[in-house]
Amino acid sequence: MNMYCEREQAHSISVQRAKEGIFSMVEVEKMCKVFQVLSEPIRLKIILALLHGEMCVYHLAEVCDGTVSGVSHQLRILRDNGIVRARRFGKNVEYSIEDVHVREMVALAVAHLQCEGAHDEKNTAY
Amino acid sequence: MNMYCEREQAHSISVQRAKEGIFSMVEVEKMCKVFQVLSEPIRLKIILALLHGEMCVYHLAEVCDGTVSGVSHQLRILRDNGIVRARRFGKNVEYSIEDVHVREMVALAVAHLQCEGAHDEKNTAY
DNA sequence: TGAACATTTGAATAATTGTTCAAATATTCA
DNA sequence: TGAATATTTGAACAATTATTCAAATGTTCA
Repeated sequence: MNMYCEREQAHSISVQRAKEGIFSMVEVEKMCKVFQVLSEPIRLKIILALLHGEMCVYHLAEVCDGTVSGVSHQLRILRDNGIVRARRFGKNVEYSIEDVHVREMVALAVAHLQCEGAHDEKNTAY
Repeated sequence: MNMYCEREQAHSISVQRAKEGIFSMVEVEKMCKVFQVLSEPIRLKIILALLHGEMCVYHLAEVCDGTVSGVSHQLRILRDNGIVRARRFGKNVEYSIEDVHVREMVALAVAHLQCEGAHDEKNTAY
């Protein structure tokens, strides 16, 4: 019968659907990359700041409470991943949000922050 | 005048709003944590699989093409962050998605995957 | 209770990555 | 052109983290 767990039959439906809807490794990595970019405090701060309008590097460093160099390094990563756009304006470089989905993702994270209550106690209740 | 860049005045609006709407470090880190959890291929695969229904560890390892031990390690992280729920069922432990926002976030990532075109060329056009 | 199955855990290793500092590049203006 | 300003870059260091294997725990059933 090739059974593994007791609920093999119930699971087999989920398993089969999951196998059918499987993404390629390349696709999974692309999705992960977006999350990875948003998973660093400084980078998220940069995006949260840019939600209010475009800014140059110095101001981003000021608002995000970081060094100019550090912020610039992270801006490169954001640029390379198509999250922000860079635009020369005289001596300055103006940054703004390029990706539409990122706005929504960050909005979800903010919502998540608000309605999140007490999942601090370890969820070992099984 | 304390001017930094040429567009100081234009920026000052964004800067001020950004400063007003600033999140505490704790809040930023909480948001980042959610993204960080989703930023690892195996963990994202686990969630993508669980979107189709609950499953036990062995099946998750099978679907996600990983080792049972490795998947279990990642499931702990997902559990500790309130993303998935664990439930004993005989010898097995059934996992399912606990967090509502995660579903939407992953859905956004999938959407992002589809409509994403050619931002592969380095965005150094400034 | 003991054997078999299912899952978790800990420790060790290896790889990835953020931060810092100094130097390089780009732009404007006198 | 040269000085001043703004940003980027590279290299080195430190810290975080996924993976692996072996051992431990929890559960059922004979």
